[in-house]
Amino acid sequence: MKDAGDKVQPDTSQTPVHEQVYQRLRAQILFGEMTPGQAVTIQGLTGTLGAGMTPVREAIRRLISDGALTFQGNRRVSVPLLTAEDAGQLYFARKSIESELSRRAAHSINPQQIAELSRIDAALDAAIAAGDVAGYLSWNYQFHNLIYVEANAPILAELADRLWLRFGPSLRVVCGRMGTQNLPDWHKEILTALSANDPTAAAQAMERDIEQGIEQVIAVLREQNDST
Amino acid sequence: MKDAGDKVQPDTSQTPVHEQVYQRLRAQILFGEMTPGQAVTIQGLTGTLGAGMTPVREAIRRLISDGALTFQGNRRVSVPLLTAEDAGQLYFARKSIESELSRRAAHSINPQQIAELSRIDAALDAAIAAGDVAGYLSWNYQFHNLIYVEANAPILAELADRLWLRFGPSLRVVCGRMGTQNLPDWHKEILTALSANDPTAAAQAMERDIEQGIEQVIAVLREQNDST
DNA sequence: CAGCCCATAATTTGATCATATTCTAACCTT
DNA sequence: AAGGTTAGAATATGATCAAATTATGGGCTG
Repeated sequence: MKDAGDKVQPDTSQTPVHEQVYQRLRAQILFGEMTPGQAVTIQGLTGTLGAGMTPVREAIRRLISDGALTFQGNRRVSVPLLTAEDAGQLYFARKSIESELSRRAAHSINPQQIAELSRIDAALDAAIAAGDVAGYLSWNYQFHNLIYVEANAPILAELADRLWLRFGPSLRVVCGRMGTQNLPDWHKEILTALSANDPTAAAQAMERDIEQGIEQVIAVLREQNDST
Repeated sequence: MKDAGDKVQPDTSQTPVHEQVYQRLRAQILFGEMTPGQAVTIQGLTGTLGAGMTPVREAIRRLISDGALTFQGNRRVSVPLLTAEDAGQLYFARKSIESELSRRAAHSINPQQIAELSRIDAALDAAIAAGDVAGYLSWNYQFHNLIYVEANAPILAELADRLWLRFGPSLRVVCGRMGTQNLPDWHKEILTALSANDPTAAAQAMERDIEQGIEQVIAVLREQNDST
């Protein structure tokens, strides 16, 4: 099945085309189907997605505003290259926002939601064991995102979501270098803290999880700088 | 002088039209020229700004992504109405990000930059004394923004900028209700902390300043809820 | 007989596309 | 190697189609 060139639904469009294009590009960036530094052209996208120029332009503008793409001054658009400095700033922002979301989620979460999180985490572990990078990235995102949704703080959740768009592509690069085996996480600790409705512990475990992820990214960024 | 209907420069366009439209709408939202809840139509904007549909659409998409406008499901776009809950989330986010920016600025700031900040703060005080709401909003934004630029942390500065877009319209409403007289700030304390290169004091003063602003907004929001 | 409600028409607004124009960059010639 | 030229990609416009809100009128009920 050639899903890469799948045309956007022209008829079933309950949702407008520009929204479909946005969601698709967003997923591609988030799960590492686009590599940092890669150029993005409007006309290229209109071809591969089978959409007109206007919807593609709008989707790209939104993604630029999200920080998921960068406008290179001279009309060129590309997937941003993260520097170690950038990663440090992202670390602070993610730590602040996402630990607060975990804190809030620990208050309101119910057993059913915990069960769903556990299911996602199990799928994540399976993906790691199988060396399935795409699966790892997807389940990892879903785990975090579900917690943030359950925190009942839409503004903060949206902020966190945007930060992931900046962070995602680099995480894929990390997996490419180090494989999925060396990516331990603090999800078990997060789950137990949430089950116990312990906001402080949940926030702490989340901070650790984020710290670990960022450290991996920074390590690879340094390695790249050394080799160039 | 009818500046509301000023056409976008067609010829001097070193910067593209969609960028000009974005900047103009951004300023209008930031400085309260649009009131929360107000509807925003594409065709209305093409008329008043004298621009085509495509640039206007792109600018609106960017602003929606910024959180400065909201997409109301059924194709309609409007200036968001802040709830007290929203204001609480904004408070946390702003407190975290902007205090960190102040901390970083305290490290790198130089006397010339301090002088510039003092000049802006003096203009702000003059605006308050004159009851000039537009001037107050503008100078207040410039004061904060300059600190964030000087923190040399572009990602965090951009985050802070976006949060202001959500906060700005409501601040205007506050001024409309309470005037500019009852809006004390912590700018003097921020300035002395920055001059002393004291990151902790700068961060604390900034937190106070933000807290005070948000409290005023929340007070007005409650008042509105009571009256409806 | 008057007032209200629902269905239908008309107008306004949004979404998309095809096309013209402008700017950038690569290529070719000298 | 430098300058001009050409090709291609992005920007911007206006037209066209679709959807939604508002307005209008007829029928029904009290």
